[in-house]
Amino acid sequence: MRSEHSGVKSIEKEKSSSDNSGISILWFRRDLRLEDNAAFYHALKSNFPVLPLFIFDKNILDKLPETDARVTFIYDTICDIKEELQSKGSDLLIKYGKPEDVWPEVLKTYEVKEVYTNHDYEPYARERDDNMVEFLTSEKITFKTFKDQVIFEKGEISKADKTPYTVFTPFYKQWHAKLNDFYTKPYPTTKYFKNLFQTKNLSVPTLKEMGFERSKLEFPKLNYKNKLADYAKERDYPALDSTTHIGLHLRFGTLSIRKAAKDAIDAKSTVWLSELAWREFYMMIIWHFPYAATNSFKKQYDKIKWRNDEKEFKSWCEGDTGYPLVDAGMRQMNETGWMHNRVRMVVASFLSKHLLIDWRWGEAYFAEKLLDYEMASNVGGWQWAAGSGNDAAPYFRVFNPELQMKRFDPKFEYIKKWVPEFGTKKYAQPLVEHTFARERVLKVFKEALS
DNA sequence: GTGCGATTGAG
DNA sequence: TCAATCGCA
Repeated sequence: MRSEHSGVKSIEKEKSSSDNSGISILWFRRDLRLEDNAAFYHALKSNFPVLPLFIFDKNILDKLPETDARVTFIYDTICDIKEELQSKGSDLLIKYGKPEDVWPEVLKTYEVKEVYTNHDYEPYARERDDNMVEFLTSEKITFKTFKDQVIFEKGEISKADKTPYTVFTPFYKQWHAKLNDFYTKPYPTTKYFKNLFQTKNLSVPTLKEMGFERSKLEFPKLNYKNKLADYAKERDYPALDSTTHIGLHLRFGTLSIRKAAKDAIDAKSTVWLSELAWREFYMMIIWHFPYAATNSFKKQYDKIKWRNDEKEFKSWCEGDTGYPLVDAGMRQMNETGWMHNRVRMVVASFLSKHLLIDWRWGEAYFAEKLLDYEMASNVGGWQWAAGSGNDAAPYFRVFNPELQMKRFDPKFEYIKKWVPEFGTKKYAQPLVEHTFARERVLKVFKEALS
């Protein structure tokens, strides 16, 4: 009893001996940049010096294989940020653990008055942040959150009756009409760096200590501007390297969406701009309809009787289906962590319709393999392909993988790059015959939807 | 109510 | 041409 009492006292003493005036914490999550960062800007303008924090979240990391390349990307990005902060006399506080365990620890060490962070619209993130509000409020700490990863969020674009759009085109019309210079203006964070908390020598856990290996995969560089002029004309041809590869950078915030949107407008690349809007459309959808992360957006599609043949799924994963465009795409993703978007549609359609395998299986495989994996867009894209999503292709429109190949890779350049045995006797026989598969899926879907 | 138009098609 | 649906204003 006595020792317990003195223990409490010593913690209080430690607390009051630290900085009396208190600090603000900027909590980085999927906004890993110092420039043009909404929450960081507001934190720097607060009444307290700002200490930035990043948590390697065990709730997320524990589910990933030790070879996960994205952890390497995050790690290197975090170290760059730390170095830059150190050059300003400050530092980055890096923690490894579950946020619910890390935060009480942080509060013991620092006199935290306010916490700043940016909105995150995924189901897990919302639950995490709801718990944070409760915990920080009980500690009399202010939790301030901001829109940062999209131009328009939540209910900002909505129908006249305030309900959310569920179809892209009318959503985009309003999104585009509302977009002006104000919304693409960067947050001038660098002007306020003098308000950073002065500290040094904060430790960094190693990748190994967190159970990860350094990945050898190459991460796409941010040099998309020269692609914008021809994007609309060339984006559908996977043999051309004409897409911008910004997915990874938007996912982790190493590229600001305001900058991307401004560059799209300046380059008059409305097609590319509308792709940015698709990303926001799906983030808006996941916010209003979180069930769609794991269930059909259109509920009657939950009745579909998937075949879910594990052997066929394995063939699809390995790029061994006997359909060249499908196999090329899967092998490209397996080897590089990236797949061309046109091909993503083809492989998704093939899995859900030709093989009648639950789109969630495919979505989970993408989640494991794609460096640029982003839940809202992927779930949206997969449900689009399966026909269960917003604005989806009618179920009776079944992509013909052979025709898609002839149309978008007529010289077999992309195919030959990823499937070198294409055209030889070694190449696999088609896993399923197209016409047969088409009739089968039409029948199964019709039964479920009638 | 009522008209309009609909990402990325195929047989 | 399918084949007639559905979100939206």
